[in-house]
Amino acid sequence: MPDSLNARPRPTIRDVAALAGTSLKTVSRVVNGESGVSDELSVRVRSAIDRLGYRHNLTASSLRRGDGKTRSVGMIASNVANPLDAAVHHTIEEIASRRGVVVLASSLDEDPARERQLVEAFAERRVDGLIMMPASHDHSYLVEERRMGMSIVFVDRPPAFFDADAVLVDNRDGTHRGVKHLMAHGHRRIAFLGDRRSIVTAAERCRGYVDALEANGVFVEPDLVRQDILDSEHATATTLDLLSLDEPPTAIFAAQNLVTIGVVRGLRAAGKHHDIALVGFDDVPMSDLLDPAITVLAQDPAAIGRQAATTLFARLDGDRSPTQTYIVPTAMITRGSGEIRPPR
Amino acid sequence: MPDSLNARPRPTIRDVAALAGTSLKTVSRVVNGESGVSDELSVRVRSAIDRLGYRHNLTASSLRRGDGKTRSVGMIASNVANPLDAAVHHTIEEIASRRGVVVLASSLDEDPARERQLVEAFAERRVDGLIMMPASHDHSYLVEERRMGMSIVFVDRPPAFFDADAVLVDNRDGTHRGVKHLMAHGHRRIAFLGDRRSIVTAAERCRGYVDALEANGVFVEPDLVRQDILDSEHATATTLDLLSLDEPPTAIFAAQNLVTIGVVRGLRAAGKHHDIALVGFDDVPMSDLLDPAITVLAQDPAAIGRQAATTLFARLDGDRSPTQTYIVPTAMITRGSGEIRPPR
DNA sequence: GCTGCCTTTGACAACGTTGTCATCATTCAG
DNA sequence: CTGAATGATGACAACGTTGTCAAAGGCAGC
Repeated sequence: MPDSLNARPRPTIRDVAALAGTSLKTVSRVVNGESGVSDELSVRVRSAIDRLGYRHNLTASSLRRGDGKTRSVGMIASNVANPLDAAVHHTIEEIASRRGVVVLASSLDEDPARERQLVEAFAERRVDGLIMMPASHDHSYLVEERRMGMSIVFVDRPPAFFDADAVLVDNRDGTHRGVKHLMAHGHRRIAFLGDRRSIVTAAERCRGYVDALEANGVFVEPDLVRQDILDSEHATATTLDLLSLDEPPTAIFAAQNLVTIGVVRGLRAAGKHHDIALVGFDDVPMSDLLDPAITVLAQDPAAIGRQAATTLFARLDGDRSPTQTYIVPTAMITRGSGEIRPPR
Repeated sequence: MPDSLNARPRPTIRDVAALAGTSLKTVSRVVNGESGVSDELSVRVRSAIDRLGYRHNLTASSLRRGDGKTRSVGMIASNVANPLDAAVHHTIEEIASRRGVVVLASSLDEDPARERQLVEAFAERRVDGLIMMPASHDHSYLVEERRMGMSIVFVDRPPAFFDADAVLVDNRDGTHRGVKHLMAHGHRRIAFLGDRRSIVTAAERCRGYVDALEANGVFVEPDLVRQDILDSEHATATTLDLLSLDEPPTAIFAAQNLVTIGVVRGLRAAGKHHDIALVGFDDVPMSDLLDPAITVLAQDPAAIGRQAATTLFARLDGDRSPTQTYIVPTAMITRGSGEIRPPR
């Protein structure tokens, strides 16, 4: 590795002071942009900094500083490679970087044990705040963390046994609207395909489905409700199974993007994609180019990220008002698949 | 905000020592899992830690420690919301977390000035290593950083005026294979649509296109080579423009995923999607469900991330061998659009 | 010239931790 | 029974920085 031979320890404020012929404290003042240093001395210090390639050491600084702030926040995502999480992350990071705050980002991959490990790892680094898309179902362990100064905002999924700000999506109402849309196009036999029941948002979407049917006096047929679908392949298989029923559904509500993709594959395989209506929760990239294009309830990741970041930073700035839950609405985008009518 | 009234400062090793009736150093030994503490005392210390909710302070620890390691690495991505970057990030984070290392992730959004700001922000936090997908074209400023102990690995784009490990994709060769594939299906008038020329990978892909044509004795027609395409809409417009030529191309090579999507929209709009062949660089989600499904050169983000992380950690573990460049191959996935033959 | 006030500067301790070294008790070889 | 080696424990300084406070110098008003 090049340069390793000329490896040099990082210069400290002490080296800068020596070169500029002044004291530690004066250099510290210049570095922090404090007033009360004469122009002449300030220039001398700055040129010493440049000559030595000095970099302010924020770990030492935050250790000494009164407020103990590290100018870092943690983000615990369900999976940073998931398009929604990644878009939320991008927005948060942009807002944070405007304030000189860095973002530590990690994925849970739906593992509750990992959630606690990550919180601990972040706590040990003394992050100022935490943005969580949790996997566990009991967040009372966070009480201690917050008491010791960590601000916490939940995103996408609400906190349980713990009172905190939360930025959520209208899962129940959005699904209700989606299913109502299908009913408005004449459907009564509408299947529901959902993610793991243990995920709160998935359960909420299922509730929205039931709400919509019941509000319209339609009996919920257990055979048409399929939950705990783990991935796209599973959704495809489930779709084919539904189509083989004696009385197959005339429409499908897919409660998550990977499920939607799996359903599309299943309908294609059965040659039914022009016959059976489909509405999905979560937008799917390029879904406007499919035939038929897919009608979805789209989330707004930029709005979610913006709300999460501004809420967190307000807390860091000292906002002590009661915790709040923000609901970011989903938008229905009608593209064709949801407007297919049932055979008469 | 709840609990804020009972806010409590974080207990330190000193509080733990007092409660356990021992010295600072002994607590430190227990916290760090060092040997040489009697079982009895060790148990007493651990119970004091639990009782107080003590958390090891890694910022103080890394300040004092000899090696000065912070157990953190920075990732500078072109855009963390880009599917490729997000997948690379996910792999890196997974490997890092197995070593107890956290990842600070930021986006450049193709802004070279931001690149330097981020490097500075990470240097001030004393990250142990850096994984960069750069936007600038001169990385000599990193010499200083590395001399002071920061390991650096480039990903996706090579370093310039700076010698460092790099994990790259076979842009030139991959494109060559893609264009050759089109020629093997009888095409001679093949258009090229590429990203900003200032992006090294985009330039490499264009070179691969020229290589392939020249290797087969086909004249490169300037009118069919369109670069500096900024987004999907621009690609759509360019496609329509190409189709309106007196002698339009019979095949298109789209050098990037957003460009590919734009081209598909353009071909659809002109009703030519079954007549004009298309091969894209980068896989596009759901492209197997389109009609025709799209033939692409797919990158392997997990392999890229794995190589980048293992290379970086090897350096952190003291590997001093000469820097190396790793090329992660792309795989051609033939799905239909690239196998359309020209009219005779 | 003296007093009081303001501005600039620096000495020193402290943040929470760990490396170094000293101390003390215990064990074991001879 | 002595001397050396081993093991457990703790006192203290140091990591790089900033908060506190005091000193030094300049200047206006009397």
